Amino acid sequence: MRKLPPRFPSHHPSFRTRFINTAATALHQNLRTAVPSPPLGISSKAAEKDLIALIKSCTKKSHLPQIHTHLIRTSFLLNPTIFLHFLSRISLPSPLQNLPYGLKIFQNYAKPNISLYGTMIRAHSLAGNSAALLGFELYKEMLHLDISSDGLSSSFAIKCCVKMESWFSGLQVHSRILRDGCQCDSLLLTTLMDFYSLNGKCDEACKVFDEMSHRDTAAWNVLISCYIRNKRTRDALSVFDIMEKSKGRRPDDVSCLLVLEACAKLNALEFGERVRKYVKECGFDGSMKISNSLIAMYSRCGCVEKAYEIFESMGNKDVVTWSAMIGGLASNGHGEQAIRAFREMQRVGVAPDDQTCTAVLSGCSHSGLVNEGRMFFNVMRKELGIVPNLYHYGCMVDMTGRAGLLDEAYELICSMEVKPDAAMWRTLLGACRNYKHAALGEKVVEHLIELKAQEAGDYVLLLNIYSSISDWEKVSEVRKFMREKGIRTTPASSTIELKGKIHEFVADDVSHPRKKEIYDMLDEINMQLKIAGYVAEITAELHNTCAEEKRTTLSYHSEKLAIAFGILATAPGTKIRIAKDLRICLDCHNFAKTVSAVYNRQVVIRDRNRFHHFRDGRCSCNDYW
DNA sequence: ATAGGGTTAG
Repeated sequence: MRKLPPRFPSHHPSFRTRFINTAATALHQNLRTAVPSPPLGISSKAAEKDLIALIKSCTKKSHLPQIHTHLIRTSFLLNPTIFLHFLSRISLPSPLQNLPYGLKIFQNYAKPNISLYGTMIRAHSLAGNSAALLGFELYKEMLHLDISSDGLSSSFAIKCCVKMESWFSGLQVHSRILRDGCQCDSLLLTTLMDFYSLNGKCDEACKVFDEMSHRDTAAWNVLISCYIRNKRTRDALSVFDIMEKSKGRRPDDVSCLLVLEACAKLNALEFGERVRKYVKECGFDGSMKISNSLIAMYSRCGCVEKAYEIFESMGNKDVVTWSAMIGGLASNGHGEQAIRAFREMQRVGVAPDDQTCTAVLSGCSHSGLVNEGRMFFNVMRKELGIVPNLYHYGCMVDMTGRAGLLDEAYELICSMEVKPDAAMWRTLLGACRNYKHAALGEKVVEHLIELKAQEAGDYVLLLNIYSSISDWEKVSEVRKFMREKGIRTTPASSTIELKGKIHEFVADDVSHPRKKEIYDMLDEINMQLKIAGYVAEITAELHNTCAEEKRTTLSYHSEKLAIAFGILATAPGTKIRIAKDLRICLDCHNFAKTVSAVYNRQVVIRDRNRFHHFRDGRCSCNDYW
């Protein structure tokens, strides 16, 4: 008996495939013919599936109206699932996105449900600031229609509030969440934590975290990122500690990324190495993001060699990898090597971006390569087509300012097409101090006042200028002004890591448990340094007081306390690594130089983002700043 | 099996 060819029932997959193929071909050929109807006899569930596949396979904007017509003709547009898919396709970010179109058909839809609202709110939260405003309106409209919010729609609404930068709207959403009873949704609460964190409300974010009944890894990660963002970096490390020790929630790759950033900020090399070990144990070490942040961590802890090891071991290197490496070389004082690395990057065909350029320019400024920097600045604009931003200009101002070309720096700021910010003026003010240029310094402070951005530190720099040229009248004038306005200086702080623990000092600090020993050690060091011929650099201090008094005030700068503690706790021949949030002063620079010789320690001080490597009485950079 | 989803490198 002859075998009959098999007959496919109409719901058989091959029918569906054929339908989708015909439809897709019709679309691809951009024919005026309408999309064919699904074959008769296909169950509606199967037809639904086909249509979803069709919508998903569509890649051309011009095909959307055809699908739309088809959906109307076959009445499938009334099917909520189909409608949602179609709406998502045209509203959410993709090459097909057409948000106004999406909004229009959404508004024409008879009975939008919570999912449809959620999708629209999400689409608006992703589309930009003015769209976010509309998204929040949709959320309110939804509540007005007595559709009570669910976890997802509320979290999208919070995203809108973040984009809108509307703190008050976010609070409204939070109170609504409490009313509608979504307090158990950990995703929603994580979004809420991030909202508080982004608004600088660390305590509120922690409160949400504490009250969560179920905390998953993402929630813990947001807590870490919250601590980092809100200057509680050391607490971020503690969170990692807790996570690592707990049996349930182990840190994932994102936790590691965040904590490595914290280590970089804190100069916490030992902790960073611990994270590296953990990363390896978990098998995250193949991740490009992880390797990139390890490069940054090592660089920011002053260990370019180790950063380079990681860099070398990587099979694939992207822009971020190269920029991190170039930036690391730059901040550690290897300007020429940074430029060489940049050329190598171009040679192997990785396209540089704006942050790569920032790294190269900062290398030029840190290593005093003024001509190279100027040349590169032009190349960047003309050949790479990168429009200079505030950071690029900042490097140029810093570079010319360090070289003493103060007027050129001032001219540059005035000629920028972007509005200078306070940091830019502050860079120039620092240069004015270094070159004792009082007239320009005054001008710069006026610009800062105009921006309403003047800080205590700015007046201190101005004071430094006046005292360096012995204009004591002006010094007391500024001091009086500061006293009357109640402008108080925030003390600088220095951190030092010992056995994986971070110790923090501020000037005249008495809070450390070993303060007696530290101050004794400082006295001893001062004695030793006197014998070695060290004389305190007194012009750096501002008071017009007798020389003896000046010397005592200078003695307890935070970095000196940290150095004293470092010598106390380490053996000769070791490396002491200190990070400081403000610029190191000339006196402390000399102090570190002499200490490195007398006490046989390598001292590495990072002030803001630049390194000073002290060894055998010398510093890697010729001038102190 | 049930749409839309939180944290993330220079």
